[in-house]
Amino acid sequence: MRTGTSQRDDQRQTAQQRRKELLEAADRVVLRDGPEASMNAIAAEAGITKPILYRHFGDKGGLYRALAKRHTDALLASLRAALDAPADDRRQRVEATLDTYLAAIEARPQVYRFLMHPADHGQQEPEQSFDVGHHSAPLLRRLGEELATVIAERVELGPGGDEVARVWGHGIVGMMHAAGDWWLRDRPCARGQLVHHLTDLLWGRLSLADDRVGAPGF
Amino acid sequence: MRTGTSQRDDQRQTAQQRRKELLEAADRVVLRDGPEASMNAIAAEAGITKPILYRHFGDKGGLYRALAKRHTDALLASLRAALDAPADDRRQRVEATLDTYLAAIEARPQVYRFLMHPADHGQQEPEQSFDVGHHSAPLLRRLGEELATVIAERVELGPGGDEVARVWGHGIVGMMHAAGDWWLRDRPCARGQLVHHLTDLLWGRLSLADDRVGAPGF
DNA sequence: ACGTGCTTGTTACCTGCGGTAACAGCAGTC
DNA sequence: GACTGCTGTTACCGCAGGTAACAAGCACGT
Repeated sequence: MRTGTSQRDDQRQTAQQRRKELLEAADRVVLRDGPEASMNAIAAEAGITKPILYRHFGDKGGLYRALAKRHTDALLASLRAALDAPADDRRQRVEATLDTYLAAIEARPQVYRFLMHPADHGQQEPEQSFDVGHHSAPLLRRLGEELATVIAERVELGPGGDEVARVWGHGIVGMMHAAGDWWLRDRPCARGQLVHHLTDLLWGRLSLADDRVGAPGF
Repeated sequence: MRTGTSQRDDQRQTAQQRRKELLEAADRVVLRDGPEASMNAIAAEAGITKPILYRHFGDKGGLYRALAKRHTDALLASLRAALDAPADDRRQRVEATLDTYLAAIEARPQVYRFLMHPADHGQQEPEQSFDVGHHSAPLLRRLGEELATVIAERVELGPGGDEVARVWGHGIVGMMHAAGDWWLRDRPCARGQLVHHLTDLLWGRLSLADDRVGAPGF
């Protein structure tokens, strides 16, 4: 015999557990087959059939969003740690954060690919039926907003600083992302080199360099 | 009656023309319905049926790549023009280029969305079946490479400058893209403001700002 | 003991997509 | 007139996402 609500609690608990198991199975499949993995394949990996997946996650977008959230949270946590770690100066802090991101995508490129691939994942809000934008991976937006608040909190930017911080947050994240994506594919140099060059860019080295002789001005 | 090769020439000409018409129809549909437009819908818009599309473009990826190429070329040309326009100094040149890009995505957000949406478009090379990366829109890579060569050609970066230029090219393009994407959606400020803030970032203002009082260091 | 309610699981189906035969008509060429 | 090469069609395949409709197990109230 059991106390009043214990059955529902138990059910809810096992439901949560089931959900976790399903997510892990989905994870395995997605990491093996890429983001185009079919619901059938995922269900088979979990040892069940499609409708159960749909009962738990609504639709494919729901599943993928749940999946993405876990990885996003993990990545975000490690980035925050890098951002909060003791550092001698700002440049060192920025380098550490960039390096943490790049190390993460280097270590688990398939996770990275899944997170960045905006292919559907559903998630469109019903507002403005045709929309615009909606392209950027949710991860990128989240990272941008996150960095924006950190900058706004910690850096003195004068009046209108919040707006500047938001622009910079999204801009820096985009820089990191695009450079990382390109680097991951072409591997033109060591990670440390990439970090160094990017930080140089943020530190204004472009504005300090001379024009090349014989070239049209830049 | 016609001269020797005139028939083939004629056919080729009308085929090219047909292709152009089909592309224009596809353009209309994609801009109306978004990148998920079905081949049936496109065929219907063109007043024909599916197999003809497939004869002309092979598969959906082929059609989309042909479509993307036109818009990409156009955007690239206008960016090159901005980059080559007379300017007083480097900062002005960078601002003009950023502004040109942002004006373009502001003016035709649906085109922009289509170009950036990496959702398939086919185009995967047969190499490395599961790959990695492959996410970034072709447009972004192309812009990054393009900017890289311009920087390498025109800016004196010392030994290893080519590597630096490539990193910067992709980094700057990524910054522009992410900030533009966010701005296009949220419209937090005027275009000129965004350009100004981004250029400040590239000019190293982040490295010059003070820590905020009472905040952990940054 | 018996039905009730809830969850888990199934099979079997619908719709719509990308993609592909297979065939019909209609130039111009030999 | 037969042949070729194009444009166009209808009708289909396979597979994806998604959804009934129904069966079984388990804890409850009576």
